[in-house]
Amino acid sequence: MSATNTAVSPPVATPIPEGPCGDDDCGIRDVLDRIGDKWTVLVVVELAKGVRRFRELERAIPGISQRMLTVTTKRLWRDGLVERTVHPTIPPQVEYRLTATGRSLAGVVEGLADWSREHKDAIATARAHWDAEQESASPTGT
Amino acid sequence: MSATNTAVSPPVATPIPEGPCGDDDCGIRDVLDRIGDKWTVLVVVELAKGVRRFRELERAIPGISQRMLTVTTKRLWRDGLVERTVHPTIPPQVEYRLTATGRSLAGVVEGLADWSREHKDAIATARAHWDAEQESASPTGT
DNA sequence: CGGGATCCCAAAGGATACTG
DNA sequence: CAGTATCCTTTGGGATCCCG
Repeated sequence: MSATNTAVSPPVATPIPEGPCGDDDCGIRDVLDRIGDKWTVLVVVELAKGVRRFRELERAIPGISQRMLTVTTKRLWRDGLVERTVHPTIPPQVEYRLTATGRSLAGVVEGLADWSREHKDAIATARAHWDAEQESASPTGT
Repeated sequence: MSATNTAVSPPVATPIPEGPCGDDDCGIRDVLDRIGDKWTVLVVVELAKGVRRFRELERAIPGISQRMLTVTTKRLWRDGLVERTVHPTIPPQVEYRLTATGRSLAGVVEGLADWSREHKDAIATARAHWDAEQESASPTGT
C-alpha cells in the first residue's frame, strides 16, 4: 500500500536523536519532539487525574479530533508513557492510564503550567507594549 | 537529580491558585504555543549562558537558519523574554540577553531537559518493544 | 553584521467516511 | 465505542535574495 500521506498507522519512523549536553542541546529537543505537539500534554494531564476511556478523553479535551486522540494516545502508548487496556466487550472498551514514566512527565508538565500562570500576564503586557511600539514605528498607511 | 515539579522558585508563594487545573487545560497550551516550536528553547538555553550577539547565537545553535533565528529572537523579544540592545556601529552589533522572565523560563526548561535525560532510555526501550510487537502482529509481506 | 521580504515545500493537524 | 484510512487545509520552517 502506498501511503501518500501521514496517516494514523505509521508512527514507526521517529528517530530519537542524541542529545549532547553541557554545550548546547541538552536533550531538550528530544522532549519537545515528544511533548511539543498540540495534544500530548493535554492528554497526559487528563490522564494524570485517573484512568480514562477513549470517549472520556475526547470529551475532556475540547477541540481534539478523534484522529488526533488516536494518534496521540498511540504515540504515548508506544513510548511507554501510558498503558492501554482493552476489554473485548460489545461495545468495546479501552482504558488508558499513565505509567510511572508518564506520571513523572505529568509532574514536569506541572512546572510548565505553573510558569505559564505566573508569567502569562507579564507576557501579554510586554506583547501589547511591543505591538504598540511597532505600530507607531511603522504606520501601515491609512 | 530530578526536578519533579515547580522548578522555578517563585518570589511569592504560588500554591496553585484557583482550580482551572482540575478540569482541563491549565494554561499549558499557552506555554506550548510559546516554547513548543523548533528553536525557542534552544535560544533560551543558549542565552541562559550569557549575552549573545546574533551571529554567536547562529553559530551556537547548529542547524538554525538565520531567518528562524530572527523570527525566534523577535518573538522572544516581543514577549519580554529577551532584551535586545542595538549598537549602531558599522557593522551593526545587536546583543541579546534574557530578562528575568526569560531566565525563569530557562529554569523550567531545565526541568524538561532533566526529565528527558532520566527517561529517554526507558522510552527508547519501550518504543523498540512496541515496534517489535506491532511488526509481529502485522507482518508486511513475507 | 543583522536583519526583512519572498518563495516554496514538508509536516501537522482537522473533517469526514467506513469498520469491527 | 474505538478505532482506521483518506483527503485537504494550514502552518512551520528552510533557501534565497536584498538592503541599511
